[in-house]
Amino acid sequence: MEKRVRLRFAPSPTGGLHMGGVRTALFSYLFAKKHGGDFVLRIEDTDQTRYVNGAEEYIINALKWCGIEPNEGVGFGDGPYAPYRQSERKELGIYKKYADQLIASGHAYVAFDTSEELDEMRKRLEAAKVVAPQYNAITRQNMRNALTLPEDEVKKIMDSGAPYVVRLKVPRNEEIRFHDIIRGWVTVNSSQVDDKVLLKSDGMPTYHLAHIVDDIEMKISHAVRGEEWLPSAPSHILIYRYLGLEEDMPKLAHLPLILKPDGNGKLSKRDKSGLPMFPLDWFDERTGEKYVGYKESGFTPDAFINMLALLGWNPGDNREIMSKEELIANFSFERVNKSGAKFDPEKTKWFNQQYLRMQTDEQLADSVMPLLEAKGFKKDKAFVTEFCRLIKEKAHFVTEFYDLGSYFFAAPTSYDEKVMTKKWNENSKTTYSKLTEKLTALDTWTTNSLHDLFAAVEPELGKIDMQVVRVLTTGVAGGAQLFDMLALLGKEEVLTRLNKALASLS
RNA sequence: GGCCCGUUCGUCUAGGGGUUAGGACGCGUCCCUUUCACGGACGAAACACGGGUUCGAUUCCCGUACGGGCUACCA
Repeated sequence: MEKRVRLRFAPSPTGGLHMGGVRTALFSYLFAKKHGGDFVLRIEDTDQTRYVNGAEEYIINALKWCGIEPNEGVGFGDGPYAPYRQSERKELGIYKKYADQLIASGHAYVAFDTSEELDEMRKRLEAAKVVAPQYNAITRQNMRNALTLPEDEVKKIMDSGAPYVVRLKVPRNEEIRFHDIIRGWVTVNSSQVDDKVLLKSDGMPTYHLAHIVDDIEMKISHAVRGEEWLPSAPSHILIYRYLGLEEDMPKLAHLPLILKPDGNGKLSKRDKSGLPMFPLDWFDERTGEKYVGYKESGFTPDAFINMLALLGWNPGDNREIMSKEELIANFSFERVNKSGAKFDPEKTKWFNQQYLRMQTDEQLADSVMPLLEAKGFKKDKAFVTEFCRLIKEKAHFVTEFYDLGSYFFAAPTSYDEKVMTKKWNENSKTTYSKLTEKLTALDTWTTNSLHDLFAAVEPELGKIDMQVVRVLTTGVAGGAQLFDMLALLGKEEVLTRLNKALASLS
């Protein structure tokens, strides 16, 4: 019988959740939902030295904003496999049980080497021109562990309460072959695999042991993670095997990395592209560093998710704008790429623009009004709605609306020099003064009436340059549809601005 | 250095033994427009290289180059 589909997202609370992590969560979520399965949030807080306050809460909030909600786990209601924090699970002795089992079956052993001794060993090996110094089948013979020390001495050290770690006993020369849903078969020789620490001297399990134990106990069907984990997968295969759980192990999927837009390398916490790397604003209280979020930059979660989904995956046809439901319906690991994808800031903006345009003017007004109020402009909903209608075609983000149309809220104090130099001449003042008179006499002030008036007035006044009218009333060379803009501004405001402009120009 | 993974327009990608190698972002030109945009049309732009296999390789295999990841009592 096929196992129930259960995927987990298992971040460690060492900082804000990076967009690469969000994508891993997203792919897991999409797959789980597509197959009617579960999506679990597990917190892997086994490294107490790197624990960051607020990180866990951030992760939960970020997932919520993105709409990638687990139905089980920390912050989302405990399911049948609680607790979901590894530090709490450790207290229950869950990991030690498995480590003991491995020791008992001869596949793991305790080691007493101090970090100084380990350093020495690496230095010694480097000096001897060993290319990859590691604790393995050969080097462990010269270290202080249960394999080299006499049994009674091992017992003595253990009884004395001295610190020890538990290491995986990796065979010296054995082919380890495993299957990855995305990459196919991968083969590594065990001589390349080191004797990984399973249980640290503080009693905490390492990631390698903890995630395996939890994936098994939580009945996880598919383990999805970034490509950076591929090199340690052989160790994991061995652990499953020695635990007698190879049949029950989740299917593996190693996602391609998200790369920097320019140059090379993994996308980092900060990028000079100008776009955020985090879903929400993140403040790292340790370093005092602030990172802006997609949310605060004016992105909609749907656009963010859509963009992320297309980074390394595609539905197999030309669709790009897809709702969460469509993503779920179409997702499969078979269509995930093998190669890393460079993050494209321009395309990311385009995605948000597409979602911006799908919103009604009223919806946009609801988002824009608070932003305007923050700038000190309070206008009624009808005004802001019309404002949004006029501005939205030029914007990528709601956060840009004010800057793109600030002239709707304040009269210009200067006039675009390029346009004026080119188009303003000795006759202009007369022409536009007369135009102002005609406008003053206009009773009905609407887009259409303004349009008609401009047309009607030209035989008498000569050519009216629309861009000059624009600059006179807004100060800038580009902007919203002219007659719509004048109509929204209102007769009184437009005349005031025109008279002010004419007074200051010769 | 070693090991592992990868390589189609600048970028994200489709495709797959015989195609005018398709789409999207960005870029350019034109059309629409009494302004600003949207929009529409068109265009420039790619199979890393070398060997095989084959009637035929961008596609399959092997090398090379290049890129990336890993190489902790971190995840």
